[in-house]
Amino acid sequence: MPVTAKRRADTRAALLAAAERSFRTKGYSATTMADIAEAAGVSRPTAFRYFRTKADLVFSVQDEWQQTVRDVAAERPGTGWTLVRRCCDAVAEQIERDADRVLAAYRLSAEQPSLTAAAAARDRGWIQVMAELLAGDAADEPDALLMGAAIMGMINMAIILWADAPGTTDLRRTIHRGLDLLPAGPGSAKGGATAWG
Amino acid sequence: MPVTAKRRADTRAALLAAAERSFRTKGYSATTMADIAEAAGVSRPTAFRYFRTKADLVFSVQDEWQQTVRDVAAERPGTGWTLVRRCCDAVAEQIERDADRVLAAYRLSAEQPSLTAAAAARDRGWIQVMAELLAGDAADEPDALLMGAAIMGMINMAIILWADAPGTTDLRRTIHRGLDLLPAGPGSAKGGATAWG
DNA sequence: GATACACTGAGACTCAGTCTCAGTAAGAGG
DNA sequence: CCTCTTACTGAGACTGAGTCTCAGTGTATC
Repeated sequence: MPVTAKRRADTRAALLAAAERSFRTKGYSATTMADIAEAAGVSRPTAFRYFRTKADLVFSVQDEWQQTVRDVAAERPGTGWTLVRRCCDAVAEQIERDADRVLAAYRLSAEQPSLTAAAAARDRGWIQVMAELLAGDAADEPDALLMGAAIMGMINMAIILWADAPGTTDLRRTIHRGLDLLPAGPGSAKGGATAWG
Repeated sequence: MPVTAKRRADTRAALLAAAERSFRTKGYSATTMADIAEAAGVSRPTAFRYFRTKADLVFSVQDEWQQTVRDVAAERPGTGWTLVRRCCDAVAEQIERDADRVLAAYRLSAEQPSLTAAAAARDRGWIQVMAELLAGDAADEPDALLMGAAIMGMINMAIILWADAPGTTDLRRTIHRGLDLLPAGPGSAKGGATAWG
């Protein structure tokens, strides 16, 4: 690993650590980017070079989820509900393993409207991912997008429910329940058959 | 109508009109609240008293939708998918009637990430509304919230698709199609029967 | 060892959003 | 018709997010 790349990685990690610490102790809105930058030993503009917005410091966890989905999807190519389920499982597992960070992020976003907004802004990308898992090359068809959006809405709510009742709610089971409420299999779509079985 | 109330309504309308005009001609980010306030003949702080954020000026259309849903829901009490469909119809009709304003709002939010976020921040409220339409008093049950969130995700996507292809896409039909993809009726839920039929 | 390049700090700037304070006009009551 | 309360407003200052420019410094390349 080249020196520059390593230093970049270190700086990024330092910013994340400083942010997490300060958000936890002082709260999100009371923490300024200047605070975080100083604690991480960089200048304020540099902090913005690493994280475009303050909210990105909270939701950087999600970056790893996208990678997980890509890995699972690449592992055994194919499309449809089965693939969606497998990816949901993988991400849910990852979330529960990393529960502390994720919980902190979602607690923050519950009390901070601007963070709710920022979290949702990432969904457009996730919807596309879901539509591709479902329909493959046909991901841009209205049906796939409609269903992808529905799935993402459901998953977000599952995470919220899980974050609201930590310890008592099983995230993976909640997501499965949600997928069951949706027509997560062949033969249950009434308005017209789809090829996602 | 008392004088005060009328003046408030006038000021609100003036702010909306000024904002719409300026967003259209100068663009969203190039328009400052000071511009809007000046054009509407009020001070900047007063503009913020009427609209808590700049984004609220864009999405104020949705306020009327909530009222429509409340009206339809009150008209004939009851719950379940039928009610959801009726409310969706009413709102879709209202949206298509008011197409210009809605299209402008969604075009803006497509090109402005911060607006995407703001739009999504309103969804939390809409999910609650949907869950109540579906399940009535049981709206806080996980099942209702999961499905409410799925419906809202789907509807948002339907609006996006409609806004992307104006004239060629029928919003009401797209939403119906989305509801059909979801188990919009009794007997199609696989993971367990619900009382929303 | 010289050169091109990427990253950085410093500092100024714009604008959203909040707050305080004082002025003013509407509405209630005599 | 006059007073008093109440609600709305303008003025102006303030904080902090996010952007930009510029110059300096350290790495990678030849």
